[in-house]
Amino acid sequence: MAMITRAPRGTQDISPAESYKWRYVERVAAEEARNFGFNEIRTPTFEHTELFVRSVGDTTDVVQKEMYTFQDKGDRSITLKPEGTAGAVRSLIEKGQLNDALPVKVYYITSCFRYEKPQAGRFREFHQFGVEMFGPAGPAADAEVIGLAKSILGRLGVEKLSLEINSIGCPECRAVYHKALKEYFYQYKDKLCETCLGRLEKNPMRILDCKNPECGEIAANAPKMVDYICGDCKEHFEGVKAALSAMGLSYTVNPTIVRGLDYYTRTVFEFISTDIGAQGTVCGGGRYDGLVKELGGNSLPALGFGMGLERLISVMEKTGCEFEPEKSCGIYIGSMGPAAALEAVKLTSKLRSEFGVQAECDLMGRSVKAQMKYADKIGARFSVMLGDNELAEKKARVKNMATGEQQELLLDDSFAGKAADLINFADLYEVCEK
RNA sequence: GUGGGUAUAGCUCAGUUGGUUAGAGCGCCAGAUUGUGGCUCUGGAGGCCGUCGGUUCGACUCCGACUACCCACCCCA
Repeated sequence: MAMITRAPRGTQDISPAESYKWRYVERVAAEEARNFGFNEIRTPTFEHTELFVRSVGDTTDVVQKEMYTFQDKGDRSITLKPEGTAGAVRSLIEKGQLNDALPVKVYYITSCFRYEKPQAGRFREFHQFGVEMFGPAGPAADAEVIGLAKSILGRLGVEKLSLEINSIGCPECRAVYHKALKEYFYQYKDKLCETCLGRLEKNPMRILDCKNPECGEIAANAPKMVDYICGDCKEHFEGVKAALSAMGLSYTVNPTIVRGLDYYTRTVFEFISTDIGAQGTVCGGGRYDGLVKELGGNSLPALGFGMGLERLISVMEKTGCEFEPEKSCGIYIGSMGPAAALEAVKLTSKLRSEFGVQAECDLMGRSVKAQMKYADKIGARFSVMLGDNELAEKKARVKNMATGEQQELLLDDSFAGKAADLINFADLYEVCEK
């Protein structure tokens, strides 16, 4: 197929038939975030490249090989956002909004871009729902943020995800731990696999998670973070666990949970699914107490998470979660002949603008039969057919498509209002039936 | 970046050991007498058989390269 009719590698179209699922998920997530006191923030799709280098980290895979970076016509280095946190933090610092009453709480829904090789659950453009909270240093906030994620998942009917948490300590104790890990693994560098040799310098904690059996054996006796974590970090982590338990959230401590973005400190967590392939992390986040200062703001503790919407929807589809359907067409106003067609246009317009009813009329010049088929296909709940007879007698029969019942209405100025009443009544009836 | 699999209609897929005008189901369009949907029946539109090259009298079918998609590693949401 020609290039121009093919979406770029790693991108996806959300078809008209599927988009309601996205609206539903986005609506629920946003509503729940607002229940927790978060407000929406919208930031640019692209930022100065330096922002991501500084926040995500210049040695991370995301920055080193996955960013969509280009020079703009003003010779600025620009990057399409690979994640949502940096832009939000930048904006809040820039506008001085972190001087407001704490905690500052924001959420966003945004596209993210990473130049990766696509596979199940991994795209070059993907969508994240995310939240960020600024101010609280204590563990109750960690539990609150995790609780929000859980709450959103719960409302969507996603129950099977496992919550895995870990503490990667503060920069001080993590440095000590990294050193110990490196020293340990260095003894076995002849036996480690090639990828782990690379990880040895860059991110030794990743070796703990290697799927190669030999590396796994070596990793089994490696130093543990819990033995190196400093007193404050340990106390914080215990506090998080206690708060989660108090909230009734079950979790498992997984020492191999390591966020790949440099800004994380202390608590990190993931909600993981086993239903959607190898890329099972539906939601990932944690604390990033040093980031605000790193980006030029005052020292301010913060935390948040990102939820991958493609993965979330995929889990929902695979596990049979329901997506709330949206109302279909209220009434289809069919017609035959030019005079009736004009009347249909007039009524359709009136129903929409004065009564807020979803109404459609014929635009294809179809036969009566074909118009009825179309009305059925689009799920119209009522239909009415206008012709010379109706115009002459000033009467028209409105048909309930589900029951086949017809009701005759005067075809005068009162028609639109009466038709709207019928539709609204039918809606009410449906709600009561449920 | 490294592997493995796949590529035929809008969708899901058939296509005999290479042999004439490439098929089915679903979907779409139009009909089944006068102005009414769902069921049924009939007809129709729609394919450079992913692209390029090779073998052959002849290629959707065999071979090669490329591309795309899928899956996994890596990494992450």
